[in-house]
Amino acid sequence: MKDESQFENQTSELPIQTRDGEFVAYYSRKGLCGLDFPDREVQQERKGNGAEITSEIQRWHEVTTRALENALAGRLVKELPPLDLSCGTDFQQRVWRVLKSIAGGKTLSYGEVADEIGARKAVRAVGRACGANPIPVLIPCHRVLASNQKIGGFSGGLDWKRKLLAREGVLLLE
DNA sequence: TAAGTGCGTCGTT
DNA sequence: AACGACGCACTTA
Repeated sequence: MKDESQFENQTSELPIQTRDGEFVAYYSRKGLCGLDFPDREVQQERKGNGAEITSEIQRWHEVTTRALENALAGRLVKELPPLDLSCGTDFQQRVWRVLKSIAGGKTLSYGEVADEIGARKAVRAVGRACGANPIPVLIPCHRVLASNQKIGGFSGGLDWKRKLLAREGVLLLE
């Protein structure tokens, strides 16, 4: 599944104040590797372990902060920091790559995502992979709906999913 | 139509 | 071996 060296496993965490509360970003040596919603229990394994906050990470964090502000406002995200998705399996990373390609205001169904990665029938597995997305909002798993524009699920809570989609102008059925 | 049931399918635990 | 952030076919009312 994963095979990270101790070195790569080091992560630092930095807060991001937004109008929706304080998010927390996690960085590995390779890039942004996690993002938590406000008021969320910090997962043990992803929690920053006191790694040094390098100037490189500070630069990434500025990019992340801008990206998050834009995303939360439903605006176009122009730039993302490097992402470290090495915590995911091959399958999950393929799914997340598709999610990144969904433009703001657009949506795909779980089935369409499965199609994109050439695993048409792995629909439910795609749902699981979405739920395992370590960087919600910036990797827009909220833009994946069930068929017929129904909302589907969201690990961060359906309220967030509805809010994010509404700000992008996506109409839901329900 | 709308709402409910059953089941295939497959990555993950 | 069991469980989903699904999707479809197929009842019912």
